[in-house]
Amino acid sequence: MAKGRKKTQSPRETRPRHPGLRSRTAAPRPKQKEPRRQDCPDRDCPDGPAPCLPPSTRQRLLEAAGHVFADCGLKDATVRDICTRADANIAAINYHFKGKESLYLHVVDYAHEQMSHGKPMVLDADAPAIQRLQQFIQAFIARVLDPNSPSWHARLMLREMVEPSAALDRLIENTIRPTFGILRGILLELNPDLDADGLRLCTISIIGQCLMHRHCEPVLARLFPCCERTPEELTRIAAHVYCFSTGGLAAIQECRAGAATSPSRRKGKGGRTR
Amino acid sequence: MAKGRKKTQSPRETRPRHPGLRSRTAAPRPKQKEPRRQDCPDRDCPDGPAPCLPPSTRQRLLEAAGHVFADCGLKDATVRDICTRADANIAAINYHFKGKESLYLHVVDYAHEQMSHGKPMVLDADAPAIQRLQQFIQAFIARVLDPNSPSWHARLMLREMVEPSAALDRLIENTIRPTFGILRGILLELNPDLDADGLRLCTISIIGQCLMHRHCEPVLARLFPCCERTPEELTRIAAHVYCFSTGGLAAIQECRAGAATSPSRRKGKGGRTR
DNA sequence: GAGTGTCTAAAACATTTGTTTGAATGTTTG
DNA sequence: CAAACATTCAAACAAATGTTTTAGACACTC
Repeated sequence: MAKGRKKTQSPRETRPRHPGLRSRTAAPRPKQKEPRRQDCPDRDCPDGPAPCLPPSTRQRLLEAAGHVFADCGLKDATVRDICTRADANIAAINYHFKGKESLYLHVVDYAHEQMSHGKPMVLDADAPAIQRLQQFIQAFIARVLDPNSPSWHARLMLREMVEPSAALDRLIENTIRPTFGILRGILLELNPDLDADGLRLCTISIIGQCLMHRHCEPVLARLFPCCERTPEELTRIAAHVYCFSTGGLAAIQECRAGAATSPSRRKGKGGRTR
Repeated sequence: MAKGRKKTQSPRETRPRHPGLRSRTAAPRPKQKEPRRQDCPDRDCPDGPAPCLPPSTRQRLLEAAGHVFADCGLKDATVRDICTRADANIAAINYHFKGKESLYLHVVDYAHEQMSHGKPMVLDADAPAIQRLQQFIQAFIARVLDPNSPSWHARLMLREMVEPSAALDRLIENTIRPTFGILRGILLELNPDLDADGLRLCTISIIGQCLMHRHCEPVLARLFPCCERTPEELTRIAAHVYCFSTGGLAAIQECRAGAATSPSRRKGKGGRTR
């Protein structure tokens, strides 16, 4: 079935690529002990932001691999599937990259590079904190639940968060830690007297609300089958998370303040919900 | 190399391996044209809560498979690994169950059965809603972040939530939907005028805060390396989620109430955070 | 004690999958 | 043009893995 990608080979393979005679000449290439592939053609653009001239095949491999890795994960993705989608030969991955694992790392970098060209998390750095919080939540929801399907970047990242691989560390430093840092700065400005624990837990509470919609999408789709992932729904989610979070932050602030004087006050606070 | 598990060798003699009479009573089946293995021995206890007398090997397979599936997922788990941990032969899985996939389904049921013997989500059904919310969050955090390592049940469930398989549907009906239902009931009692959307989003916000700590554990462990998963930490998390959520619920109630009159009121509400 | 049903051990089998290989083709360069 | 380099191709290879098979052990029944 992998024979699908026939169209590309227009030039050469119209001609019968002469069969046979494969291993028969044992010593065809005298010199060149190193397998030619040894010096990976991408050595000149390993991780730098350099332009990294994109030969068509290499680019297609990255893009196809992004989709497949995002859908299946590093382990379950098959190089055959990737190559099929990229209209490339099986050997292309081992030629352009060093192998599947290395391709994965390149895809992670590629995804980060692409995402960094997107909208920033906070549009207006000078706005008051409460407004930047709203912007952050909106941007985060949009990035994570991006309605347009080719958003494999976010899916790849989220998969990596749940099932880490060798790429997690660079992903954290590249993307996740800065994102948490932005939110942390906003929260600290909102509640200057929050201690480290409170800051951490509030950050997690806000991010967690957003990620739930992504991580548990299969479950939520079954529990609430009526709710498509429409743009309106995303707006509704963002508005809800913002509102819920501002209330939560206020409660945390009061809890913390009250905890010093009387631990029982928290119960009273909760009661105000009714 | 997979021959590693040699110790298994003397299985029968070390363990007195039970004398007998396991399903012998099953004498009911006189004939048996089918290859003996064909009719899986578990046909008499497929999914019912029946006692399902547990022959040592079968039980060990279920337990080992639970761990391995929880760690690796259905796809990446290998029957060889499971059998090694269960001190069983490779063929045992195909004998006792029909194969890997079927074993997985049995493990999911087994996990649900075990969890249902655990603490209920709400200890005191007659308590006021706000108190039941606290109980729910505590129980949920405990169940999801259970500190004692043999908590493969929760890990298996969470894995299934992120990467669904054929078992997701029964998992949803068995466990997830009832859990959401309990929380929904509590929230509805707290905010009787919440509409369906608000109810759904608040439920997701609360569950999402809790699940974040599990789903993103690898990331959080790197971002906040100081925070072990100690019992005290779990208590802290539960208290935080409860406090944050009560505040969030209150804010949502006010937002909803205000939205009908003036949409701009929300901004004012958020402002009170400072 | 032979027979039967239940269970396990070890090897074999079939399939999938990442990687390698040897050659052909295309492009550039002297 | 010829040599060198870069890229692609089809086939083969090697390892992992789910499943099946065959043989045998054990406990109980008749």
